[in-house]
Amino acid sequence: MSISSRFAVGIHILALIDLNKETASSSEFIAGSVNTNAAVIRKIMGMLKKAGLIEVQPGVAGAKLSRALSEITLFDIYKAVNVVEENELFSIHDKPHPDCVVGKNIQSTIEPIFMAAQSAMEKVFQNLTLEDIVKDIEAKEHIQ
Amino acid sequence: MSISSRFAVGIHILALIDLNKETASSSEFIAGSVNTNAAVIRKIMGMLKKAGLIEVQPGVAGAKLSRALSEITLFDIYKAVNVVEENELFSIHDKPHPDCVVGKNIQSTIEPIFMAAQSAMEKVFQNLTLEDIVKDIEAKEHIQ
DNA sequence: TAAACATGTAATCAATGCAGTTACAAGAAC
DNA sequence: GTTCTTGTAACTGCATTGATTACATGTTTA
Repeated sequence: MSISSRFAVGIHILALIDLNKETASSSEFIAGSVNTNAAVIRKIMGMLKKAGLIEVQPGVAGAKLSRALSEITLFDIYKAVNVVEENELFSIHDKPHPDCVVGKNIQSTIEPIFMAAQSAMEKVFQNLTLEDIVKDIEAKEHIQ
Repeated sequence: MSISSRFAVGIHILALIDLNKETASSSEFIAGSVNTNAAVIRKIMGMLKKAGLIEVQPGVAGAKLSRALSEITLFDIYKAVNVVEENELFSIHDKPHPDCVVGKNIQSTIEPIFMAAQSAMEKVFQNLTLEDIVKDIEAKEHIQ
């Protein structure tokens, strides 16, 4: 099991749009940087657009961020690309036997724990923004 | 995407073995409580055995916990049933274009963040033991 | 206005993982 | 030695992922 790379690609796309501000970032251009097919990029950009993170127009090349770098959290991107459903990171077997002490109670015992674990993971993304990503990339670039 | 229910079932199995101490918990019996096939239970129990959490003997019904309830963390179970590989909860697209500022640096920028998110999630399980689970189930039982 | 280029989206495909099921070898106990 | 158990392997249907092709629709520009 692994969470879809749509999340990583989404971050890549947004960082690239910002760092390539001077020219239009077409889906073809972005696909070259990500190393995948342009249709894959367009699909993910459609999700980012739907979430209000970027502005794109049919027929016109490129996209621009809807908000400042510091106003786009990694959690925003995570939700946009729909890689994990709300409180469904962990699956729980259903219909355990109701006449068994464990079967009767296991779901309500485990659910809040799984929710807490998922929340702890998501909080990491809430505390980071695209600005952190872009600055890190720029810092690495200046060293070389 | 969802993490395999093997984890939830693993917790169920271990709690049941403890709460059903007086009689032998055969794979058939456990399967009834979990509501699945006995072969599925045996497969998961094989993983728990391999991880040193339970003792089972081929041919003899039932299993017993290898350690005290308080000495078995949910993280131990999580690792035992192998639902998420080490530092691979999130997948990252590979071979981004090396001639691009973003492509060149995105992996090393994102990787530590994904690792931190996974660690935050796993820490929740490190801080909980089977004892917490069993006590919660018992508490619910006493209310009813 | 027509050709060239862009996005949006649907359909298809191979690969993978999950969970259920059946089957059976090997061990244990009565 | 019959019966019950665990341990495994093989196969199934199903869902998701990511790549790919194709094409309708919109925009630009020559």
